[in-house]
Amino acid sequence: MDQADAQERPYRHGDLRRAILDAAERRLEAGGLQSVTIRACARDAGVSPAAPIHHFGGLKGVLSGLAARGFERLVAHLAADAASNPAQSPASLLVGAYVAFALSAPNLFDLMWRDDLLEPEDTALKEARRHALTSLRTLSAQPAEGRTARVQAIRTWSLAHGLALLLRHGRIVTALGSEEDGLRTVEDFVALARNAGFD
Amino acid sequence: MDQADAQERPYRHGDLRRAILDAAERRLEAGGLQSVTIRACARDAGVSPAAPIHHFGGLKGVLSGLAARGFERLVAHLAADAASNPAQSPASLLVGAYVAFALSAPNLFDLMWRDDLLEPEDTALKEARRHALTSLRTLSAQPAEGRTARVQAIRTWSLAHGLALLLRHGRIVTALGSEEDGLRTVEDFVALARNAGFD
DNA sequence: GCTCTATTTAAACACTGTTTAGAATACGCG
DNA sequence: CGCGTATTCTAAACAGTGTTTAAATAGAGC
Repeated sequence: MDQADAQERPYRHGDLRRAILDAAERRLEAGGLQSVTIRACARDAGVSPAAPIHHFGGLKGVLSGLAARGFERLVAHLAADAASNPAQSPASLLVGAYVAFALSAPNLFDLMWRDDLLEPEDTALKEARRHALTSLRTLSAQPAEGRTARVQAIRTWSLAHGLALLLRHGRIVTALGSEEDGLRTVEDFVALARNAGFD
Repeated sequence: MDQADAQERPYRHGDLRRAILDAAERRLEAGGLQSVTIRACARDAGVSPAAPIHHFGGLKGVLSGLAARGFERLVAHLAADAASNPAQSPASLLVGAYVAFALSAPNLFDLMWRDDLLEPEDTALKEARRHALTSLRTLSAQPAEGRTARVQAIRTWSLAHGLALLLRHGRIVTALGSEEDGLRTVEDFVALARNAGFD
């Protein structure tokens, strides 16, 4: 918020890269995607706009760094949630964890799929994305009901992704939710997913 | 692309509202979402930037008009596709038609869910959205396998929405697609969906 | 201590959406 | 027909954005 990091650093910052990334993430959470701009992050860190550009190549570089963080956290969240939350099937486990992650960091989750804002050749982002994909695939790997493992993975991922986005933007609760069946909050839907309600 | 509409209209345009909306849609299809700006659409129509603002209230108003068109077309597409394309179940019918629509107008489909770019109180948009929602619900209405009709509708919509977005952004074909099983192009996935491959 | 390289700044450019004041036109009404 | 009014549109400006350029500064290595 205030530029608390801009104290009396004489000229060099020390670790401007991390400082910019942190400022960007703070802004993303607090003010949404449109509030993370090169100039605002530079102000937060107490440097001129051209300084972050030198480190990241441009706004897309900063956002790609954020998105890479997001994919890394998604992997960690999937593993942790799988270990601690019971679920009735591998598919419902993945759907529940995926949706819970999306709703725990909605702006970051949005950014992760905004290809128009990301650098296609960013190596850290590509690596994190690849890692997340293999994690998703192994979590929904086994074939079921006459479907190949690949089709099953696509089906589960699509279901999780669609449910996450629709819930995150309030489509389902305001359009299809109701007091009946105890489907009032997004948490109710996450619980339903864990309960194999969508398998 | 050139401002063919900017000929010798003396002062009043006649139907600037439609002209701006058409220019915006042409730009959306050709150059993507970021190429439809107030100033560019005004240039295309041969007027000053403040003219479209007078009619639409701002960029969000223009984009909301576009998104409303999108929801209207989605409804029409669902009805037409349901009548002409065979499918094995109501759910697979909806998924196939939904995905086919998203891939036939990808930029418009993206815009329809970009809440940050749309005017929340735009009545035309709200009405078109409501209409599309009831259309979606009636197409996946019947309960199945011990799920209520509402849960079934959420499940089908989520599956369609997620599959559409993942295919539209090239995630599945580049990450999970393979030569085996004939899953090479997006059309293959649409056909698989129609074939109840994801139900 | 001197040089070299990585950082950073300041200023500018070309955009963007939007606001303001005012001009030009069409329309309704006498 | 003529006049006043309301609508439509223009021109100019403001604040903001990402990015580029040239120059200045500071630290690292010899």
